[in-house]
Order: sequence, then C-alpha cells, then structure tokens
Amino acid sequence: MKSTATKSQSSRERILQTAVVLFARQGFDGTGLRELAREAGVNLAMINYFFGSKKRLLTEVLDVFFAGYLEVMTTELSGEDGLPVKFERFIASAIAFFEAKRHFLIVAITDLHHEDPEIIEHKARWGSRMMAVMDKEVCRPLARTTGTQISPTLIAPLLTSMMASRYLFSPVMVQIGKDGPGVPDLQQHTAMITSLFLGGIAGLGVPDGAGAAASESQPGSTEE
Amino acid sequence: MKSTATKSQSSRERILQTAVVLFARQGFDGTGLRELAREAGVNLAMINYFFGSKKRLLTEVLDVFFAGYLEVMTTELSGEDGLPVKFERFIASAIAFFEAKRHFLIVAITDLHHEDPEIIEHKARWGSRMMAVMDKEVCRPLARTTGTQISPTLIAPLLTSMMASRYLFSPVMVQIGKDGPGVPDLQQHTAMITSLFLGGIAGLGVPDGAGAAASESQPGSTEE
DNA sequence: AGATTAATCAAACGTTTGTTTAAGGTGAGA
DNA sequence: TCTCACCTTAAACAAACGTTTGATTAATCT
Repeated sequence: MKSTATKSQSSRERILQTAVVLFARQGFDGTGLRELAREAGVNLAMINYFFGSKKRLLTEVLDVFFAGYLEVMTTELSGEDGLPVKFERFIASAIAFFEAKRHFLIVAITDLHHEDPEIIEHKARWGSRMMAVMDKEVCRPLARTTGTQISPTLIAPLLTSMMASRYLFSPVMVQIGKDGPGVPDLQQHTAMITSLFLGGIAGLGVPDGAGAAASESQPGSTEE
Repeated sequence: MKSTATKSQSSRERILQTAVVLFARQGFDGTGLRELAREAGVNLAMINYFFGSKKRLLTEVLDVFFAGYLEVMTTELSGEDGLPVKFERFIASAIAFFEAKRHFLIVAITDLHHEDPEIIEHKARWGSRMMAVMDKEVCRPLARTTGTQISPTLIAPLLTSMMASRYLFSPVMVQIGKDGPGVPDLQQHTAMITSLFLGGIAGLGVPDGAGAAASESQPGSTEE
C-alpha cells in the first residue's frame, strides 16, 4: 500500500515524502528503514545512499518545516501595521501553512524531545532565528507602546502551540469524534484562535467576572 | 548513573518512575528495556514480570497523567462561579499539576501520535471523559449566556496546548537560552496564559487595531 | 568505442530489540 | 522444617534494527 508519494517522483523525493508521513504517524524511532523503503517503493540501500543516515533524513524533514515557518513569521509580522493586524495575518497564514505541511509539523513538535545533541542543536538554530523575529516585531513594539515586557521565548511557543493543537491532538480527537461532537473544521479553528488571541474569552462575549483581576497582574515583572 | 528513583522504593515503583523520565527524554520507542532496567537498578525480566509488556507500562504512565488531569478539570471547572473565575482557577491548578508531573505530560502529548489502536483507544477513553466535563461546565454555559457555540473538541486541546507549551518546547528553549533571553519562570507563564485567555492581547494594553474585526466573525458558525 | 558516473539491487554485516524460560532466593505461616 | 507465594536472576530466543558491501544496470561524457 503506497502512501501519497507517486511513482513519477524521483526516488529521493519519494523517500522524503513517505518518511514524513510515517514519522508523523509512528514516530521517528518507531519507523524502520525497511518499512519506509517498502512504502516508498525503493530499495533499502537507497535511503542511506541519498541521505547518508536515518538521522540526516530527519534533519531534512525538520528543515522543510522550520524554513517555511520562519518565512511565514518573517513575512507576516514585519511591516508598519499595528500588532492586532499583524497577528491576524500571521495566524491565518501560519495555520494555512500548518495545514499544508501537517505531517512536517507533527514530526517537528513531537520529536522535540529527542535528546540527541545534534538534533537539539539543529532545532535550536532555527529557533533562535524565530526568537529574533518575534523579539524585533512583537516584543519590542509591545514594550514600547504598552510597557508590557514579554519574552519571545514565552510568546512564541505559546502561539505556536495554540495553532498546532488541532494537529497534535487529531489522532485522539478523531477517535473521540466517532460518536461524539465532530472535529471542528479549519475555519472554526482559525477564527477561534484569532479571536481568543486578540480579545480572550472576553471577546467571545463573556463578561468580566470578579476574577478578571488576573489582567492586572502584569506578566513579565515577576520576582523569583 | 541512577535517575531520580531511590533504592528505598519497591522495584515496581522504581521502574515506573524511571520509565516516565526516559520516555519523556527519548520517546517510547527510543527507550530500550535494558537501558530502563539498568537505570532503575532492576533485572531486565522484572519489567515484564510486573507490567506484562512494554506497551502496558506505557498505558500505566498515561493513566497517571490523565487521571490527575481529569480530576483537576472536574474540580476547578465545576461550581456556580462565572467562567472567568473558573478559568483562572483551572489554569493555575492545571499548570501546577503539569509542573509536578511534567514528564508524564510530555509522554502523554508527544506519544499522542502513536497509531497503535490499543493506545489510541486508551487515550480516547480518557479524552471522552474530559470532553464531557468541558462541554457541561464550559461550552453549555457559554452558549446559554452569550450564544457563542464552541465545540469542546476545539477549546480543550487549545487550552491544554497553551499550558503545555512551556514543557513541550523546553528542550529546545533551554538550548536557545544558553546565550539569549532566559527561559521565563513559572509565574510568568501562568500569569501570561491566564491574562491572554481571559482578555487576549487587548488585556495586555494593546489597543484594538483596524483588524480587530476578527472578534466579530463569530466562531462556531462557519459555513463550508 | 570506451571510460566514467549515478542509480539500483540482493545479500549480508554485527547489534539490539521485546519477550520468555527455567532455576533460584526469600521470608512468613503451617 | 516444610510450603507456598512472591521476587529476582542469568541466559536464551527469534525478530528487527541501521548500515555496508559488491555487483549490475543505464545514462553521460570523451
């Protein structure tokens, strides 16, 4: 049973396309090279012939995702518009990118814990560049106009996690949805995150309760 | 080099405690039973003696996390208080629980993609119970008071992902933080999420831009 | 045409995998 | 002392792992 990769592609491309699907479904360590070769319709030795090692195949998968995500980030967050406009653009584009590269996203996030120094450092290099963009385009303007100090290492993972939640949980949610509420569609997901991120649940029409004092406890100025 | 498990615990407990740390660090498939036995200071055969199989060991780890998280959810979200108060309580308790059981959290989320039907169904059983609580205590009151229809399969993963982001990204963020902005502490993380979830970035002092029209595009009523 | 290169293949390399077996040890109750 | 249930052990099992080898094909260049 072949996966999405068609026979017309080159062997190298076929391996990469099949790999990301299997890695997303079974994990990196849970996917054997023989299974990958079989699904991709290539000989086992071709994988190491083209990629050198299994680990290097993983880094290529990661590069595809991080390069694309960084570009979305750079494109949508820079400019002269206000933060709400920037965020609305960014969230829409990022989720669209996640949808298109959903398997790459899952591999990138669920293999985040891989303690292999080579892999960790590889991801950290991409991460640093994203933090720089976030800091320049979001955190500094925010501090300048409102005085609120937020670290990019706080806001970036937070926003990314929100947008990725749909894909991280989908295997389980699909199973739940068998005889429960269906999985919400993409537009709902995008609208919900945009609305929530810009206005919180207050933006959904929830009146401020007595506990809304949380908005006064300024983040970014906590002593420890 | 022994891990956190001390020699005074029973072998069974020592295996479980060591397993969750290794699973979180290297993944389920990336952790061998011999390595686990060595780190826990027990004989290899003891693992299958106590747990029957490696897979059953994983389900026990998952049960610890899901049972605790479901309890937090049930406790903090029920009652007569308004939604903002409930959410503030829930976020504080949930993050405290995540911090205490951080390794269990990482295993539960990063192994979400395991396609093994037995594992998927196991997680779906817990998930269904959480969706029920979310629906009863959050989605229904929200629909009653504001008319906004949100599916629990949308809000639950979203909120969980926000709170878990700190732990999901920490391996990479620690590496980045080596010579960049440090990793924000726990209070900042909690305050940020509470503030953001209740009031969005508008609650941080950001004035509504021209693009804040997103708050008007009601989620939950999208046509496809 | 002959030489060179990239691509593909079957087969085997030595390890490591999860699991099982059979034999022993240990301490409490009879 | 014997027993019985529980715990622990070393050794072995087949299967799967990532990687390498040497030969063969097909296309490109001289």
